[in-house]
Amino acid sequence: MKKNNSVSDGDQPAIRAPRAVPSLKGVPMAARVAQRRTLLLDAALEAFGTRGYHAVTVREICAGARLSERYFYESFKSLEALFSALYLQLNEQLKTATLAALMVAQLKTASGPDRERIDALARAGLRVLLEFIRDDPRRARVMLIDAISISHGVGRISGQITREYAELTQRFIEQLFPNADARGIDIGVIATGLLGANIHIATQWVRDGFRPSFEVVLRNNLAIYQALSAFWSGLQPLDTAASAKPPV
Amino acid sequence: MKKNNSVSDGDQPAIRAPRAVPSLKGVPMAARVAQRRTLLLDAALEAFGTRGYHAVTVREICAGARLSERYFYESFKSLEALFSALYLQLNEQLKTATLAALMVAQLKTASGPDRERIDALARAGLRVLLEFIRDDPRRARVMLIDAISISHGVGRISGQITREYAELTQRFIEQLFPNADARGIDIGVIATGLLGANIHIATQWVRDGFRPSFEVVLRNNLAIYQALSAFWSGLQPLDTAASAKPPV
DNA sequence: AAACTTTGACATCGATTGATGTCAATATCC
DNA sequence: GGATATTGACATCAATCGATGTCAAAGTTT
Repeated sequence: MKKNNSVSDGDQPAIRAPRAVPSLKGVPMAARVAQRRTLLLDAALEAFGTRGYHAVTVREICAGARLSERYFYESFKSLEALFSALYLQLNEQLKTATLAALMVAQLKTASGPDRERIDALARAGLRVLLEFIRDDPRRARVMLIDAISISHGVGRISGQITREYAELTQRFIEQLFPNADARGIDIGVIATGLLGANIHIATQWVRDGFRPSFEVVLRNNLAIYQALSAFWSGLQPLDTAASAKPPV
Repeated sequence: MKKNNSVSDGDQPAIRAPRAVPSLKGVPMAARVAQRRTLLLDAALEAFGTRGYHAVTVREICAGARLSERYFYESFKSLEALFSALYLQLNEQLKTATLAALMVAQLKTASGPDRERIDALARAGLRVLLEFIRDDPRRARVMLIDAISISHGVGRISGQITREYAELTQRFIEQLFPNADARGIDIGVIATGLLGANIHIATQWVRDGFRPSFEVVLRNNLAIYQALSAFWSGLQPLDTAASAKPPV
Protein backbone atom coordinates (compact mmCIF):
# COMPACT_ATOMS: atom_id res chain seq x y z
CA MET A 1 0.00 0.00 0.00
CA LYS A 2 1.78 3.13 -1.21
CA LYS A 3 0.41 6.49 -0.35
CA ASN A 4 -0.52 8.32 -3.52
CA ASN A 5 -0.75 11.87 -2.37
CA SER A 6 -1.01 14.18 -5.35
CA VAL A 7 1.37 16.73 -3.87
CA SER A 8 4.32 14.85 -2.50
CA ASP A 9 7.42 12.92 -3.53
CA GLY A 10 9.49 16.04 -3.94
CA ASP A 11 8.82 17.98 -7.09
CA GLN A 12 7.24 15.52 -9.50
CA PRO A 13 3.45 15.52 -9.34
CA ALA A 14 3.44 12.71 -11.89
CA ILE A 15 1.87 10.30 -9.43
CA ARG A 16 -1.62 11.50 -8.90
CA ALA A 17 -4.23 10.24 -6.52
CA PRO A 18 -6.00 7.26 -8.12
CA ARG A 19 -9.53 8.12 -8.89
CA ALA A 20 -11.93 5.84 -7.19
CA VAL A 21 -14.17 4.13 -9.70
CA PRO A 22 -17.26 3.56 -7.63
CA SER A 23 -19.38 1.69 -10.11
CA LEU A 24 -18.73 -0.47 -13.14
CA LYS A 25 -21.55 -1.52 -15.42
CA GLY A 26 -23.95 0.07 -13.03
CA VAL A 27 -22.94 -1.94 -9.97
CA PRO A 28 -20.75 -0.39 -7.31
CA MET A 29 -17.46 -1.86 -6.27
CA ALA A 30 -18.63 -3.40 -3.01
CA ALA A 31 -21.47 -5.18 -4.78
CA ARG A 32 -19.10 -6.59 -7.37
CA VAL A 33 -16.72 -8.11 -4.84
CA ALA A 34 -19.71 -9.42 -2.91
CA GLN A 35 -21.02 -11.04 -6.07
CA ARG A 36 -17.65 -12.63 -6.74
CA ARG A 37 -17.56 -13.85 -3.16
CA THR A 38 -20.94 -15.46 -3.66
CA LEU A 39 -19.74 -17.14 -6.84
CA LEU A 40 -16.77 -18.51 -4.95
CA LEU A 41 -18.96 -19.80 -2.16
CA ASP A 42 -21.25 -21.51 -4.68
CA ALA A 43 -18.29 -23.14 -6.35
CA ALA A 44 -16.99 -24.12 -2.94
CA LEU A 45 -20.23 -25.87 -2.03
CA GLU A 46 -20.10 -27.77 -5.29
CA ALA A 47 -16.44 -28.74 -5.00
CA PHE A 48 -16.23 -29.42 -1.25
CA GLY A 49 -19.64 -31.01 -1.18
CA THR A 50 -18.94 -33.51 -3.94
CA ARG A 51 -15.25 -34.36 -3.76
CA GLY A 52 -14.39 -33.42 -0.22
CA TYR A 53 -12.18 -30.70 1.20
CA HIS A 54 -8.80 -32.34 0.77
CA ALA A 55 -9.35 -33.14 -2.91
CA VAL A 56 -10.03 -29.54 -3.90
CA THR A 57 -7.56 -26.88 -5.04
CA VAL A 58 -7.76 -23.15 -5.45
CA ARG A 59 -7.61 -23.53 -9.21
CA GLU A 60 -10.63 -25.80 -9.24
CA ILE A 61 -12.64 -23.38 -7.15
CA CYS A 62 -11.78 -20.54 -9.49
CA ALA A 63 -12.58 -22.63 -12.54
CA GLY A 64 -15.92 -23.57 -11.03
CA ALA A 65 -16.68 -19.96 -10.26
CA ARG A 66 -15.39 -18.85 -13.68
CA LEU A 67 -13.19 -16.32 -11.97
CA SER A 68 -9.54 -15.53 -12.20
CA GLU A 69 -7.37 -16.82 -9.41
CA ARG A 70 -6.65 -13.31 -8.24
CA TYR A 71 -10.24 -12.81 -7.13
CA PHE A 72 -9.97 -15.79 -4.88
CA TYR A 73 -7.49 -13.97 -2.68
CA GLU A 74 -9.60 -10.85 -2.95
CA SER A 75 -12.19 -12.46 -0.71
CA PHE A 76 -10.41 -15.31 1.07
CA LYS A 77 -7.00 -15.72 2.56
CA SER A 78 -6.73 -19.42 1.89
CA LEU A 79 -8.70 -22.52 1.01
CA GLU A 80 -9.30 -23.13 4.65
CA ALA A 81 -10.74 -19.65 5.04
CA LEU A 82 -13.11 -20.34 2.19
CA PHE A 83 -14.19 -23.59 3.76
CA SER A 84 -14.73 -21.88 7.09
CA ALA A 85 -16.88 -19.22 5.45
CA LEU A 86 -18.92 -21.87 3.67
CA TYR A 87 -19.29 -23.86 6.84
CA LEU A 88 -20.43 -20.83 8.81
CA GLN A 89 -22.85 -19.88 6.06
CA LEU A 90 -24.46 -23.30 6.00
CA ASN A 91 -24.71 -23.34 9.76
CA GLU A 92 -26.34 -19.94 9.70
CA GLN A 93 -28.91 -21.18 7.20
CA LEU A 94 -29.66 -24.29 9.21
CA LYS A 95 -29.86 -22.40 12.46
CA THR A 96 -32.26 -19.84 11.01
CA ALA A 97 -34.50 -22.49 9.53
CA THR A 98 -34.45 -24.48 12.76
CA LEU A 99 -35.32 -21.55 14.96
CA ALA A 100 -38.15 -20.57 12.65
CA ALA A 101 -39.58 -24.07 12.70
CA LEU A 102 -39.27 -24.27 16.47
CA MET A 103 -41.07 -20.97 16.76
CA VAL A 104 -43.98 -22.20 14.70
CA ALA A 105 -44.18 -25.45 16.61
CA GLN A 106 -44.06 -23.59 19.88
CA LEU A 107 -46.98 -21.37 18.90
CA LYS A 108 -49.05 -24.22 17.55
CA THR A 109 -48.79 -26.23 20.76
CA ALA A 110 -48.73 -23.42 23.28
CA SER A 111 -52.10 -24.32 24.70
CA GLY A 112 -51.55 -28.08 24.80
CA PRO A 113 -49.83 -30.20 27.44
CA ASP A 114 -46.07 -30.07 27.90
CA ARG A 115 -45.45 -33.51 26.55
CA GLU A 116 -47.14 -32.79 23.25
CA ARG A 117 -45.31 -29.53 22.85
CA ILE A 118 -41.93 -31.08 23.51
CA ASP A 119 -42.73 -33.81 21.06
CA ALA A 120 -43.74 -31.27 18.45
CA LEU A 121 -40.58 -29.25 19.00
CA ALA A 122 -38.32 -32.27 18.56
CA ARG A 123 -40.19 -33.34 15.47
CA ALA A 124 -39.95 -29.87 13.95
CA GLY A 125 -36.23 -29.60 14.59
CA LEU A 126 -35.48 -33.01 13.19
CA ARG A 127 -37.63 -32.33 10.14
CA VAL A 128 -35.68 -29.18 9.36
CA LEU A 129 -32.36 -31.00 9.63
CA LEU A 130 -33.43 -33.82 7.35
CA GLU A 131 -34.97 -31.44 4.83
CA PHE A 132 -31.83 -29.34 4.89
CA ILE A 133 -29.58 -32.14 3.77
CA ARG A 134 -32.14 -33.77 1.49
CA ASP A 135 -32.59 -30.52 -0.43
CA ASP A 136 -28.86 -30.36 -1.00
CA PRO A 137 -26.79 -33.41 0.02
CA ARG A 138 -23.58 -31.49 -0.57
CA ARG A 139 -24.29 -29.74 2.70
CA ALA A 140 -23.98 -33.04 4.52
CA ARG A 141 -20.52 -33.62 3.16
CA VAL A 142 -19.39 -30.19 4.25
CA MET A 143 -21.10 -29.94 7.61
CA LEU A 144 -21.27 -33.49 8.90
CA ILE A 145 -18.18 -35.16 7.45
CA ASP A 146 -15.37 -32.86 6.34
CA ALA A 147 -15.73 -30.12 8.93
CA ILE A 148 -14.78 -32.48 11.74
CA SER A 149 -11.53 -33.80 10.33
CA ILE A 150 -9.87 -30.58 9.19
CA SER A 151 -6.95 -29.57 11.32
CA HIS A 152 -6.71 -26.76 13.80
CA GLY A 153 -8.05 -23.96 11.64
CA VAL A 154 -11.55 -25.15 10.90
CA GLY A 155 -11.37 -27.71 13.64
CA ARG A 156 -11.86 -25.17 16.35
CA ILE A 157 -14.76 -23.54 14.53
CA SER A 158 -16.37 -26.88 13.92
CA GLY A 159 -15.83 -27.85 17.52
CA GLN A 160 -17.36 -24.59 18.66
CA ILE A 161 -20.43 -25.05 16.48
CA THR A 162 -20.80 -28.66 17.55
CA ARG A 163 -20.63 -27.54 21.14
CA GLU A 164 -23.32 -24.96 20.48
CA TYR A 165 -25.61 -27.57 19.02
CA ALA A 166 -24.89 -29.84 21.93
CA GLU A 167 -25.77 -27.08 24.35
CA LEU A 168 -28.96 -26.37 22.44
CA THR A 169 -29.85 -30.04 22.63
CA GLN A 170 -28.89 -30.04 26.27
CA ARG A 171 -31.16 -27.12 27.12
CA PHE A 172 -33.93 -28.89 25.24
CA ILE A 173 -33.41 -32.05 27.23
CA GLU A 174 -33.32 -30.21 30.50
CA GLN A 175 -36.98 -29.50 29.96
CA LEU A 176 -37.50 -33.14 29.18
CA PHE A 177 -35.92 -34.36 32.41
CA PRO A 178 -36.77 -32.03 35.26
CA ASN A 179 -34.69 -33.51 38.06
CA ALA A 180 -32.20 -35.51 36.10
CA ASP A 181 -28.87 -35.06 37.83
CA ALA A 182 -30.45 -36.04 41.11
CA ARG A 183 -30.61 -39.52 39.67
CA GLY A 184 -27.03 -39.66 38.47
CA ILE A 185 -27.81 -38.50 34.99
CA ASP A 186 -25.33 -36.35 33.11
CA ILE A 187 -27.42 -34.35 30.70
CA GLY A 188 -24.37 -33.34 28.73
CA VAL A 189 -23.59 -36.94 27.86
CA ILE A 190 -27.20 -37.65 26.95
CA ALA A 191 -27.34 -34.55 24.76
CA THR A 192 -24.09 -35.48 23.07
CA GLY A 193 -25.46 -38.92 22.38
CA LEU A 194 -28.71 -37.62 20.95
CA LEU A 195 -26.85 -35.15 18.73
CA GLY A 196 -24.59 -37.95 17.55
CA ALA A 197 -27.61 -40.06 16.77
CA ASN A 198 -29.10 -37.27 14.65
CA ILE A 199 -25.86 -36.66 12.81
CA HIS A 200 -25.17 -40.30 12.13
CA ILE A 201 -28.69 -41.06 11.01
CA ALA A 202 -28.63 -38.11 8.66
CA THR A 203 -25.20 -39.01 7.31
CA GLN A 204 -26.10 -42.60 6.64
CA TRP A 205 -29.39 -41.50 5.14
CA VAL A 206 -27.54 -39.48 2.53
CA ARG A 207 -25.04 -42.26 1.94
CA ASP A 208 -27.81 -44.80 1.35
CA GLY A 209 -29.53 -42.65 -1.23
CA PHE A 210 -32.27 -41.40 1.10
CA ARG A 211 -33.48 -44.83 2.06
CA PRO A 212 -35.58 -45.45 4.02
CA SER A 213 -38.08 -42.73 3.28
CA PHE A 214 -38.08 -39.31 4.85
CA GLU A 215 -41.02 -40.05 7.11
CA VAL A 216 -39.59 -43.33 8.36
CA VAL A 217 -36.27 -41.76 9.22
CA LEU A 218 -37.92 -38.83 10.92
CA ARG A 219 -40.28 -41.00 12.93
CA ASN A 220 -37.59 -43.37 14.15
CA ASN A 221 -35.14 -40.61 14.94
CA LEU A 222 -37.85 -38.93 16.93
CA ALA A 223 -38.61 -42.22 18.62
CA ILE A 224 -35.23 -42.06 20.35
CA TYR A 225 -36.23 -38.75 21.89
CA GLN A 226 -39.60 -40.14 22.87
CA ALA A 227 -38.01 -43.17 24.43
CA LEU A 228 -35.74 -41.08 26.59
CA SER A 229 -38.56 -38.78 27.50
CA ALA A 230 -40.81 -41.63 28.50
CA PHE A 231 -38.01 -43.43 30.27
CA TRP A 232 -37.14 -40.63 32.57
CA SER A 233 -40.58 -39.34 33.21
CA GLY A 234 -41.66 -42.88 34.00
CA LEU A 235 -44.68 -42.55 31.81
CA GLN A 236 -46.08 -44.89 29.26
CA PRO A 237 -44.77 -44.53 25.73
CA LEU A 238 -46.19 -41.68 23.73
CA ASP A 239 -48.90 -42.32 21.21
CA THR A 240 -46.97 -44.64 18.98
CA ALA A 241 -50.20 -45.94 17.52
CA ALA A 242 -50.92 -42.52 16.06
CA SER A 243 -47.48 -41.21 15.18
CA ALA A 244 -45.71 -44.46 14.32
CA LYS A 245 -48.24 -46.06 12.03
CA PRO A 246 -46.29 -47.27 9.00
CA PRO A 247 -47.54 -45.99 5.65
CA VAL A 248 -45.39 -48.57 3.90
CA MET B 1 11.72 -58.47 -12.63
CA LYS B 2 14.45 -60.02 -14.74
CA LYS B 3 14.86 -63.73 -14.73
CA ASN B 4 18.27 -64.68 -13.48
CA ASN B 5 18.62 -68.22 -14.69
CA SER B 6 22.18 -69.39 -14.32
CA VAL B 7 22.24 -71.14 -17.68
CA SER B 8 20.57 -68.89 -20.18
CA ASP B 9 21.00 -65.63 -22.04
CA GLY B 10 22.95 -67.22 -24.85
CA ASP B 11 26.55 -67.85 -24.02
CA GLN B 12 27.38 -65.52 -21.14
CA PRO B 13 26.89 -67.15 -17.74
CA ALA B 14 27.99 -63.89 -16.09
CA ILE B 15 24.58 -63.37 -14.57
CA ARG B 16 24.20 -66.02 -11.93
CA ALA B 17 21.24 -66.92 -9.85
CA PRO B 18 21.19 -64.63 -6.77
CA ARG B 19 21.76 -66.58 -3.71
CA ALA B 20 18.88 -66.34 -1.33
CA VAL B 21 20.00 -64.98 2.01
CA PRO B 22 17.51 -66.55 4.31
CA SER B 23 18.58 -65.00 7.57
CA LEU B 24 20.42 -61.88 8.56
CA LYS B 25 21.58 -61.36 12.13
CA GLY B 26 19.76 -64.49 13.04
CA VAL B 27 16.30 -63.40 11.85
CA PRO B 28 14.95 -64.70 8.58
CA MET B 29 13.87 -62.46 5.78
CA ALA B 30 10.14 -62.75 6.33
CA ALA B 31 10.50 -61.84 9.98
CA ARG B 32 12.57 -58.78 9.11
CA VAL B 33 10.03 -57.34 6.69
CA ALA B 34 7.30 -58.13 9.18
CA GLN B 35 9.20 -56.27 11.86
CA ARG B 36 9.64 -53.28 9.58
CA ARG B 37 5.95 -53.40 8.77
CA THR B 38 5.17 -53.28 12.44
CA LEU B 39 7.47 -50.31 12.91
CA LEU B 40 5.68 -48.52 10.11
CA LEU B 41 2.29 -49.27 11.61
CA ASP B 42 3.44 -47.95 14.99
CA ALA B 43 4.71 -44.77 13.40
CA ALA B 44 1.46 -44.53 11.48
CA LEU B 45 -0.61 -44.71 14.64
CA GLU B 46 1.50 -41.97 16.17
CA ALA B 47 1.41 -39.71 13.11
CA PHE B 48 -2.16 -40.26 11.97
CA GLY B 49 -3.47 -40.38 15.50
CA THR B 50 -1.96 -37.07 16.55
CA ARG B 51 -1.89 -34.85 13.48
CA GLY B 52 -4.50 -36.46 11.26
CA TYR B 53 -4.25 -38.29 7.99
CA HIS B 54 -4.00 -35.34 5.64
CA ALA B 55 -1.17 -33.68 7.55
CA VAL B 56 1.13 -36.70 7.30
CA THR B 57 3.67 -37.53 4.59
CA VAL B 58 5.59 -40.64 3.69
CA ARG B 59 8.79 -39.02 4.86
CA GLU B 60 7.37 -38.37 8.31
CA ILE B 61 6.22 -41.94 8.67
CA CYS B 62 9.66 -43.22 7.72
CA ALA B 63 11.36 -40.78 10.06
CA GLY B 64 9.09 -41.88 12.88
CA ALA B 65 9.81 -45.51 12.16
CA ARG B 66 13.55 -44.78 11.70
CA LEU B 67 13.43 -46.55 8.38
CA SER B 68 14.55 -45.62 4.93
CA GLU B 69 11.83 -44.53 2.55
CA ARG B 70 12.39 -47.56 0.41
CA TYR B 71 11.07 -49.87 3.10
CA PHE B 72 7.84 -47.98 3.12
CA TYR B 73 7.06 -49.21 -0.36
CA GLU B 74 8.29 -52.63 0.62
CA SER B 75 5.20 -53.11 2.75
CA PHE B 76 2.68 -50.53 1.52
CA LYS B 77 1.73 -49.25 -1.86
CA SER B 78 0.80 -45.77 -0.69
CA LEU B 79 -0.02 -43.69 2.34
CA GLU B 80 -3.65 -44.62 1.90
CA ALA B 81 -2.74 -48.29 1.94
CA LEU B 82 -0.87 -47.78 5.19
CA PHE B 83 -3.83 -46.00 6.71
CA SER B 84 -6.15 -48.75 5.58
CA ALA B 85 -3.92 -51.36 7.16
CA LEU B 86 -3.79 -49.41 10.41
CA TYR B 87 -7.52 -48.91 10.38
CA LEU B 88 -8.19 -52.59 9.78
CA GLN B 89 -5.71 -53.53 12.52
CA LEU B 90 -7.38 -51.28 15.06
CA ASN B 91 -10.80 -52.58 14.11
CA GLU B 92 -9.57 -56.11 14.50
CA GLN B 93 -8.30 -55.34 17.98
CA LEU B 94 -11.53 -53.67 19.00
CA LYS B 95 -13.67 -56.42 17.54
CA THR B 96 -11.70 -59.13 19.32
CA ALA B 97 -11.88 -57.34 22.65
CA THR B 98 -15.58 -56.66 22.20
CA LEU B 99 -16.46 -60.23 21.34
CA ALA B 100 -14.47 -61.50 24.28
CA ALA B 101 -16.23 -59.14 26.67
CA LEU B 102 -19.62 -60.05 25.25
CA MET B 103 -18.81 -63.70 25.70
CA VAL B 104 -17.97 -63.22 29.36
CA ALA B 105 -21.09 -61.16 29.97
CA GLN B 106 -23.20 -63.75 28.22
CA LEU B 107 -21.87 -66.52 30.41
CA LYS B 108 -22.20 -64.55 33.62
CA THR B 109 -25.87 -63.76 33.00
CA ALA B 110 -26.94 -66.93 31.24
CA SER B 111 -29.16 -68.02 34.09
CA GLY B 112 -30.77 -64.65 34.76
CA PRO B 113 -33.69 -62.96 33.05
CA ASP B 114 -33.41 -61.65 29.51
CA ARG B 115 -33.54 -58.03 30.50
CA GLU B 116 -30.59 -58.30 32.82
CA ARG B 117 -28.56 -60.18 30.27
CA ILE B 118 -29.24 -57.65 27.56
CA ASP B 119 -28.33 -54.87 29.94
CA ALA B 120 -25.09 -56.61 30.85
CA LEU B 121 -24.21 -57.18 27.21
CA ALA B 122 -24.71 -53.54 26.30
CA ARG B 123 -22.70 -52.42 29.29
CA ALA B 124 -19.86 -54.79 28.46
CA GLY B 125 -19.69 -53.65 24.84
CA LEU B 126 -19.73 -49.98 25.71
CA ARG B 127 -17.11 -50.50 28.39
CA VAL B 128 -14.75 -52.08 25.89
CA LEU B 129 -15.19 -49.25 23.42
CA LEU B 130 -14.54 -46.57 26.02
CA GLU B 131 -11.54 -48.41 27.43
CA PHE B 132 -10.17 -48.90 23.94
CA ILE B 133 -9.99 -45.22 23.18
CA ARG B 134 -9.08 -44.18 26.71
CA ASP B 135 -6.07 -46.49 26.68
CA ASP B 136 -4.86 -44.85 23.46
CA PRO B 137 -6.72 -41.74 22.29
CA ARG B 138 -4.86 -41.83 18.97
CA ARG B 139 -7.15 -44.66 18.02
CA ALA B 140 -10.13 -42.33 18.23
CA ARG B 141 -8.60 -39.94 15.75
CA VAL B 142 -7.92 -42.75 13.30
CA MET B 143 -11.10 -44.77 13.68
CA LEU B 144 -13.77 -42.24 14.57
CA ILE B 145 -12.69 -39.07 12.81
CA ASP B 146 -10.28 -39.48 9.92
CA ALA B 147 -11.47 -42.80 8.53
CA ILE B 148 -14.82 -41.32 7.56
CA SER B 149 -13.61 -38.38 5.54
CA ILE B 150 -10.97 -40.04 3.37
CA SER B 151 -11.95 -40.38 -0.23
CA HIS B 152 -12.91 -43.45 -2.14
CA GLY B 153 -10.04 -45.71 -1.16
CA VAL B 154 -10.44 -45.90 2.59
CA GLY B 155 -13.93 -44.53 2.39
CA ARG B 156 -15.35 -47.78 1.15
CA ILE B 157 -13.52 -49.79 3.78
CA SER B 158 -14.66 -47.45 6.50
CA GLY B 159 -18.19 -47.55 5.18
CA GLN B 160 -18.09 -51.32 5.15
CA ILE B 161 -16.85 -51.50 8.71
CA THR B 162 -19.38 -48.94 9.87
CA ARG B 163 -22.07 -50.98 8.21
CA GLU B 164 -20.84 -54.08 10.00
CA TYR B 165 -21.02 -52.34 13.35
CA ALA B 166 -24.46 -51.04 12.49
CA GLU B 167 -25.61 -54.56 11.63
CA LEU B 168 -24.14 -55.87 14.85
CA THR B 169 -26.00 -53.20 16.76
CA GLN B 170 -29.10 -53.96 14.75
CA ARG B 171 -29.01 -57.65 15.57
CA PHE B 172 -28.55 -56.72 19.20
CA ILE B 173 -31.56 -54.45 19.12
CA GLU B 174 -33.69 -57.03 17.40
CA GLN B 175 -33.52 -58.99 20.60
CA LEU B 176 -34.47 -55.87 22.48
CA PHE B 177 -37.60 -55.23 20.44
CA PRO B 178 -39.31 -58.47 19.56
CA ASN B 179 -42.06 -57.24 17.27
CA ALA B 180 -40.76 -53.87 16.33
CA ASP B 181 -41.53 -53.40 12.68
CA ALA B 182 -45.13 -54.23 13.32
CA ARG B 183 -45.34 -50.89 15.05
CA GLY B 184 -43.75 -48.89 12.28
CA ILE B 185 -40.27 -49.12 13.71
CA ASP B 186 -37.25 -49.31 11.41
CA ILE B 187 -34.61 -51.11 13.40
CA GLY B 188 -31.93 -50.04 10.97
CA VAL B 189 -32.53 -46.38 11.73
CA ILE B 190 -32.61 -47.00 15.45
CA ALA B 191 -29.39 -48.99 15.29
CA THR B 192 -27.72 -46.29 13.22
CA GLY B 193 -28.78 -43.73 15.77
CA LEU B 194 -27.47 -45.74 18.70
CA LEU B 195 -24.16 -46.33 16.97
CA GLY B 196 -23.91 -42.64 16.20
CA ALA B 197 -24.59 -41.85 19.83
CA ASN B 198 -21.80 -44.17 20.93
CA ILE B 199 -19.35 -42.74 18.43
CA HIS B 200 -20.14 -39.14 19.21
CA ILE B 201 -20.08 -39.62 22.95
CA ALA B 202 -16.71 -41.34 22.70
CA THR B 203 -15.33 -38.70 20.36
CA GLN B 204 -16.38 -35.81 22.54
CA TRP B 205 -15.12 -37.65 25.58
CA VAL B 206 -11.64 -37.74 24.12
CA ARG B 207 -11.87 -34.14 22.98
CA ASP B 208 -12.88 -32.96 26.43
CA GLY B 209 -9.96 -34.68 28.10
CA PHE B 210 -11.95 -37.65 29.38
CA ARG B 211 -14.45 -35.55 31.27
CA PRO B 212 -16.83 -36.54 32.72
CA SER B 213 -15.45 -39.66 34.32
CA PHE B 214 -15.41 -43.07 32.71
CA GLU B 215 -18.22 -44.40 34.87
CA VAL B 216 -20.48 -41.42 34.26
CA VAL B 217 -20.02 -41.63 30.49
CA LEU B 218 -20.59 -45.36 30.50
CA ARG B 219 -23.69 -45.15 32.66
CA ASN B 220 -25.33 -42.41 30.63
CA ASN B 221 -24.46 -43.98 27.31
CA LEU B 222 -25.98 -47.18 28.57
CA ALA B 223 -29.01 -45.23 29.75
CA ILE B 224 -29.92 -44.52 26.13
CA TYR B 225 -30.05 -48.24 25.47
CA GLN B 226 -32.08 -48.79 28.61
CA ALA B 227 -34.50 -46.05 27.66
CA LEU B 228 -35.16 -47.57 24.26
CA SER B 229 -35.49 -51.00 25.76
CA ALA B 230 -37.95 -49.84 28.38
CA PHE B 231 -39.82 -47.70 25.90
CA TRP B 232 -40.56 -50.45 23.47
CA SER B 233 -41.17 -53.20 25.91
CA GLY B 234 -43.62 -50.95 27.68
CA LEU B 235 -42.05 -51.72 31.00
CA GLN B 236 -41.07 -49.48 33.79
CA PRO B 237 -37.57 -48.07 33.65
CA LEU B 238 -34.83 -50.42 34.67
CA ASP B 239 -33.36 -50.22 38.12
CA THR B 240 -31.94 -46.75 37.82
CA ALA B 241 -31.72 -46.54 41.56
CA ALA B 242 -29.15 -49.32 41.57
CA SER B 243 -27.23 -48.75 38.34
CA ALA B 244 -27.43 -44.99 38.09
CA LYS B 245 -26.45 -43.97 41.57
CA PRO B 246 -23.84 -41.24 41.24
CA PRO B 247 -20.54 -41.90 43.00
CA VAL B 248 -19.62 -38.25 42.49
C1' DA C 1 38.74 -63.49 1.29
C1' DA C 2 35.71 -63.08 -2.73
C1' DA C 3 31.04 -62.60 -4.35
C1' DC C 4 26.76 -61.29 -3.20
C1' DT C 5 22.88 -59.39 -0.60
C1' DT C 6 20.97 -56.25 2.57
C1' DT C 7 20.76 -51.99 4.69
C1' DG C 8 20.81 -46.97 5.30
C1' DA C 9 21.49 -42.28 4.13
C1' DC C 10 20.86 -39.26 0.59
C1' DA C 11 20.09 -37.48 -4.24
C1' DT C 12 17.10 -36.85 -7.93
C1' DC C 13 13.08 -36.28 -10.95
C1' DG C 14 8.46 -35.11 -12.29
C1' DA C 15 4.20 -33.32 -10.94
C1' DT C 16 1.31 -30.47 -8.25
C1' DT C 17 0.06 -26.49 -5.65
C1' DG C 18 -0.25 -21.97 -3.48
C1' DA C 19 0.77 -17.53 -4.34
C1' DT C 20 2.20 -13.68 -7.12
C1' DG C 21 3.22 -11.27 -11.32
C1' DT C 22 2.59 -9.73 -16.30
C1' DC C 23 0.08 -7.67 -19.86
C1' DA C 24 -3.30 -6.63 -23.03
C1' DA C 25 -8.30 -5.73 -23.51
C1' DT C 26 -12.27 -3.35 -21.70
C1' DA C 27 -14.88 0.01 -19.15
C1' DT C 28 -15.29 4.44 -16.80
C1' DC C 29 -14.47 9.22 -15.55
C1' DC C 30 -12.93 13.91 -16.67
C1' DG D 1 -10.62 11.12 -26.35
C1' DG D 2 -7.06 10.48 -23.00
C1' DA D 3 -5.84 8.84 -18.46
C1' DT D 4 -6.86 5.56 -15.17
C1' DA D 5 -9.09 1.56 -13.10
C1' DT D 6 -10.79 -2.95 -13.66
C1' DT D 7 -10.96 -7.37 -15.57
C1' DG D 8 -9.41 -11.81 -17.42
C1' DA D 9 -6.29 -15.12 -19.21
C1' DC D 10 -1.99 -16.75 -18.56
C1' DA D 11 2.95 -17.01 -16.91
C1' DT D 12 6.05 -17.62 -13.25
C1' DC D 13 8.27 -18.88 -8.89
C1' DA D 14 9.26 -21.38 -4.77
C1' DA D 15 8.08 -25.16 -2.04
C1' DT D 16 6.50 -29.70 -1.24
C1' DC D 17 5.67 -34.46 -2.06
C1' DG D 18 5.60 -39.09 -4.03
C1' DA D 19 8.39 -42.16 -6.13
C1' DT D 20 12.71 -43.92 -7.77
C1' DG D 21 17.62 -44.14 -8.12
C1' DT D 22 22.61 -44.08 -6.43
C1' DC D 23 26.24 -45.74 -3.75
C1' DA D 24 28.98 -47.07 -0.13
C1' DA D 25 29.07 -49.61 4.33
C1' DA D 26 27.84 -53.78 6.78
C1' DG D 27 26.60 -58.51 6.91
C1' DT D 28 26.39 -63.34 4.92
C1' DT D 29 27.56 -67.46 2.29
C1' DT D 30 30.81 -70.27 -0.04
